[in-house]
Amino acid sequence: MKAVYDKIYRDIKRRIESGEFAWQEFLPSENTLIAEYSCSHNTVRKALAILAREGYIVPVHGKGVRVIYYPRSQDRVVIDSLGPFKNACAEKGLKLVTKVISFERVVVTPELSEITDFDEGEELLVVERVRNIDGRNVYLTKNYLLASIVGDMTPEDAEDSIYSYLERERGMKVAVTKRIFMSEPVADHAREYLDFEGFQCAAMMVNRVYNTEGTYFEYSKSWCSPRDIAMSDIIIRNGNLSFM
Amino acid sequence: MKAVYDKIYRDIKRRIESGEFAWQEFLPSENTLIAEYSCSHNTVRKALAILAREGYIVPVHGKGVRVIYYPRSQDRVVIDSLGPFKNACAEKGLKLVTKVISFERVVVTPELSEITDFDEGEELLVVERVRNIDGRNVYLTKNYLLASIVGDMTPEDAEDSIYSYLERERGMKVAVTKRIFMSEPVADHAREYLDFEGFQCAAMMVNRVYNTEGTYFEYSKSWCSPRDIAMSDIIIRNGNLSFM
DNA sequence: GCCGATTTGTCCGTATGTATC
DNA sequence: CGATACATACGGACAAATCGG
Repeated sequence: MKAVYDKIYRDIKRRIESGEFAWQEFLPSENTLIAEYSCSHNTVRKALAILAREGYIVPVHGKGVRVIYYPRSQDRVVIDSLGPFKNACAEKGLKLVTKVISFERVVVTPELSEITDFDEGEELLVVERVRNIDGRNVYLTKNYLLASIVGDMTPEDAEDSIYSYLERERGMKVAVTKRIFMSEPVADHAREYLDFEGFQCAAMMVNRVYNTEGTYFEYSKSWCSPRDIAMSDIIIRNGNLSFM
Repeated sequence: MKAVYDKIYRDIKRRIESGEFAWQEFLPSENTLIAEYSCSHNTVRKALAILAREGYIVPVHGKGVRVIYYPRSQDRVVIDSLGPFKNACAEKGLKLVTKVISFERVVVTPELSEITDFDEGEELLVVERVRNIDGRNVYLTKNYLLASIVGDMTPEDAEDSIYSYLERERGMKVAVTKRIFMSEPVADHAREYLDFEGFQCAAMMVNRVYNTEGTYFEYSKSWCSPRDIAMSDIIIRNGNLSFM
């Protein structure tokens, strides 16, 4: 993006991550930032709003803006709010291999509609994949995608990355993902494909995904083997949205 | 709050939840809302920004603002981004009993500092509690709180609610919580207090909490028995922050 | 394919309110 | 009490995407 606020946002983010503005310290005041970046009050605040939303800063009325970014390295692959699974693995230097185990078109039945929220009669593409990290099968996903959105995607496309196919070939981007995460006894079907080492339970995640048109286009269900994968997020209390 | 944008935000939220603006439909245009609420462009947009952040709407450039709120009832207690655990149970009509099983002050050792990020030598209050829902122990939590923040909190205060004590007696509010959620083999310590019914794994959650001063004041670790508890969140892609 | 109307997106300048020190 | 710093709100201008004629 070439927006002014976006440049400022990324620059301040860089300065925080570099340690120039350290954990629990205060940022320069808004007026200082306005002078530094030669822009208006509102534009600085818009940049700060994004940083606040990402858990980098907390504004303190009458005092200043405090840094709460803390550099941390995880021992698991963390599925966070930012990049795709592929990147999370790459960052940790792990070798990721994705294998498609089923790939078929179905029409939504009343039962399937109940689960996925898609309308009865709509055509879906259902893709099941196993993720192998450094030789172990740790992540099983089943995606239900609107056929009208995915077009003529092939299993090879899915093996690489569904989202990058959709963005590259269909000009579609993800806007919002609603996730639910829980621990659950593992179904036999999942056990068949994953390396569970005797565990009974896995983390299960349900995603409902909307694109930038606001169209609900994907329901997915994933199982993660214990110990390997985590999910992170950041909660901002309602009272703390003042920047926006 | 008595802010104009906050009233508008709550009113539109109510109208969405009531079904007046339904899932996948478009809101009235910004200009219409400006007329309806007799306020400025920016004030309407600020209200919409909050709704976007909460996963209620997606703005579509040149077209309108689409509703993605979907009413849903869960079969588990869902720990979401909004209220405390207590409320989540109350909403489902479940009887919640909290029992304090340990309550002691400790000084941060190098090892504890490594885990919690608190400075060595700082004094903490460590509280362990078990949550019983409808007769079953399903949720075990261990909170590490800055002693300087909690003051002279008693086990009775903790049995009710730590956060409402902190707000009521110490005038402190939570601003940001950073969570990590994973599935893990259950430690014997946790098994001792929870009703696991033979399961080996539980969902484990780590929270790091900052107050409205931006002060890091709490590290906590929780174990949830499978089947009973889930965690939800909403991811907004960076490209979709235009409202802010 | 172009034009104009509609709708969202970006940015500015200013004024005022409120909390902190 | 005054200076500083964040918070709210307004009004205006222009850019960019969409849609219908």
